[in-house]
Amino acid sequence: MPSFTEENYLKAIYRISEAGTQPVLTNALAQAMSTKPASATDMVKKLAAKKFISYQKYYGANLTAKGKAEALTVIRKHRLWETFLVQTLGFAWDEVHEVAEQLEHIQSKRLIEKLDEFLSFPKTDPHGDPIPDSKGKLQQQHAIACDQLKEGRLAVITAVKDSDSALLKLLDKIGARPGKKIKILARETYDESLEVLLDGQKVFLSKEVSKNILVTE
Amino acid sequence: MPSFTEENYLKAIYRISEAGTQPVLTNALAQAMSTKPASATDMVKKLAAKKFISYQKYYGANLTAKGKAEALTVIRKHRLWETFLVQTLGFAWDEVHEVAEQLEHIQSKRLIEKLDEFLSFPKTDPHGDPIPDSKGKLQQQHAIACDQLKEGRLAVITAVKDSDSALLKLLDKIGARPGKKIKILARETYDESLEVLLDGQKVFLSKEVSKNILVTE
DNA sequence: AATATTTTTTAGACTCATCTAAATTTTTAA
DNA sequence: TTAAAAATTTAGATGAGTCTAAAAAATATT
Repeated sequence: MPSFTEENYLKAIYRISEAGTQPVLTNALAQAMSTKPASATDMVKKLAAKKFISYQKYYGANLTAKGKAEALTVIRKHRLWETFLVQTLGFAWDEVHEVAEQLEHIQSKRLIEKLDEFLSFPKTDPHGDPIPDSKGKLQQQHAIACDQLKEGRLAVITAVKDSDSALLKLLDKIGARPGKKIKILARETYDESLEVLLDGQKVFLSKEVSKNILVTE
Repeated sequence: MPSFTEENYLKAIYRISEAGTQPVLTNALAQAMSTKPASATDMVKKLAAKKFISYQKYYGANLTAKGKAEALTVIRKHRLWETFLVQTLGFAWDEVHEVAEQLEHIQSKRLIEKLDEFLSFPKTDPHGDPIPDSKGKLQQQHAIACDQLKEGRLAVITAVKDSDSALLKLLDKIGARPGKKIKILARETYDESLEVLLDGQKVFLSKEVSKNILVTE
């Protein structure tokens, strides 16, 4: 059983890997964990000793099957708890992240299966991110960032990339939630901002914001 | 903010104090925490430095108002989570303790207030123990152990003292849950076991069991 | 290719919670 | 009331996770 801290490192390694950066470098990991490179090196050695990752000095780290399964379990728990907080307890979607960061470390298979059942086996969390099933299978996202969308194409918002609270508040204000339809009306060449139609409303999105909205055509 | 471990010590000190043993002695505390006396001494010094307890060498420890409030917060969280696990997720009452031991340490005022609201502000947990309100006020229990009850008197089960899983399973089997009516039909002088009427059913209770059933007349 | 820069690792130290073993204080009993 | 027993504390060590500062390796630059 990995410790609280080990779980967080595994999650970070998983996320960096998924973003396409493989192997995971020490500095990137340290930054993701808001810690120093020396600490990341220490932890990476420990995770390698426990067979959660393969690791070569000066080269980087990669998750083993065991490590990936562990990371997916934590992500499953995190996303189920976020769903619970929003759907059942009425939290706003920008308030759930910190609490879920704590809840994801609770050790009880039974708890998480019961919670999953209570929530009627949700496929995605409130930000649209897919929830791994009890076997750790993750539904693949074939989504693109909104700023990649061609003008005039109708698409559906599937998820939000960054879970920064300020971004989520902004998206909430303009009504950009998973499931909503979106169409690009115009693209400003100067700052790459977008004018879009969202639920029948004209809205302006900065490049920063549109990069974080994932859509499927 | 006390650490995970400090919270557990405060809870243990609270429980021992409530049981009438004041001041709380190092050995008793060590035993309650399944640790060594030396460790208890270390922690007790730290808790005193943080003003959660008053402590005198070789004499013992007593909770300060601050420490008591902290202990009651943890107990509140523990009992609300137990209620959630049983009422909402369908856990059996002998399965909830370990999970609640973890959940009670989640730090989020908002979470616990929302949970309280979702559960419709329960007064007691599944074992009948009172849940402190958001200000830390605890409804006093004027209950007596079942083995103290006079023959022929009708009483109502209010709570179960020990939350040992085996005891809870047994009580569940015979239907001895908070709220149920109970009457002593006969007391066996040899082993102090009781023959009682529980929900219209004749049941035999050993002394060990009857000591752990709390009733009010 | 040699040097400068960046990245990564090592070495040594710190805190937290724990332990064992030894010392000290309190309590009990002869 | 003095010796024996029990309870408690201190001293010193350990492992987890972190840090700073310095050394080593990899990468970039001229």
